[in-house]
Amino acid sequence: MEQIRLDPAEQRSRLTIPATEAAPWLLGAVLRRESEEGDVAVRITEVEAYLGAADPGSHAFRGKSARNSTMFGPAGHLYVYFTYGMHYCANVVCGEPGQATGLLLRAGEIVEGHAVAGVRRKQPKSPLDLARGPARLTQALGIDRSLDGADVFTSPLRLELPPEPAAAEAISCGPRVGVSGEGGGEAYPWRFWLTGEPSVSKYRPAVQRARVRASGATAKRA
DNA sequence: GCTTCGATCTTCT
DNA sequence: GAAGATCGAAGCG
Repeated sequence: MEQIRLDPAEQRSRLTIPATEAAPWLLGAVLRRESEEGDVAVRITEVEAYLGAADPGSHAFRGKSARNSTMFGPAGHLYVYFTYGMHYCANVVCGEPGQATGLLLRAGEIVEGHAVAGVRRKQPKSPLDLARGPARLTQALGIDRSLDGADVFTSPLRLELPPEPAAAEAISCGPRVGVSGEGGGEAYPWRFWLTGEPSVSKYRPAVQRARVRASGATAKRA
């Protein structure tokens, strides 16, 4: 299969721009994870932009910390964080070092390694569910904190950007998912996806879950 | 179908 | 001590 490939340095330069502008490059790009179990490759169909210190929804909003330090580094590295006690999510760092902008990988379509991804994901009902959702995508690729800071253009990761960014008419945008408070919802339509892709995650508005916890305090565990 | 809720633990206040 | 860039199962209509 013949295709034009940009060298890593050139690909990295494509990402050294604000995340919202880098999004068309990442949509349709293929991220490959090499491992002994077998390679898994995902065609990215949905991303979300996080714009660093100026973005209330970003982990970088409150400044640099041990967790998010990768975000403050150069473009083309993977920022992996652990959340909700059981899930990993991955961002591709964009922009200049120190800006802490990045693109959260929200969903993709498995293009290679369905079997390996299926085992990691415990055989979901539909193949579309293999990488639909940020935590599912990282699970299908076998990404965890050990890959935080990894260069996406160097083994065991191989990111292949398309020769051209996705056309504007092929991209839809909307409010970010799961981000509550002033940084979420309609104020920041920084979620981008390829129009009509079935692998795009379903939109669920950010929900406030203060309920019992707020009043009961210690009623958490019976 | 759609909505609600529990699981589980790191990170930050 | 509380919240969180989530997921999947259970409950309900």
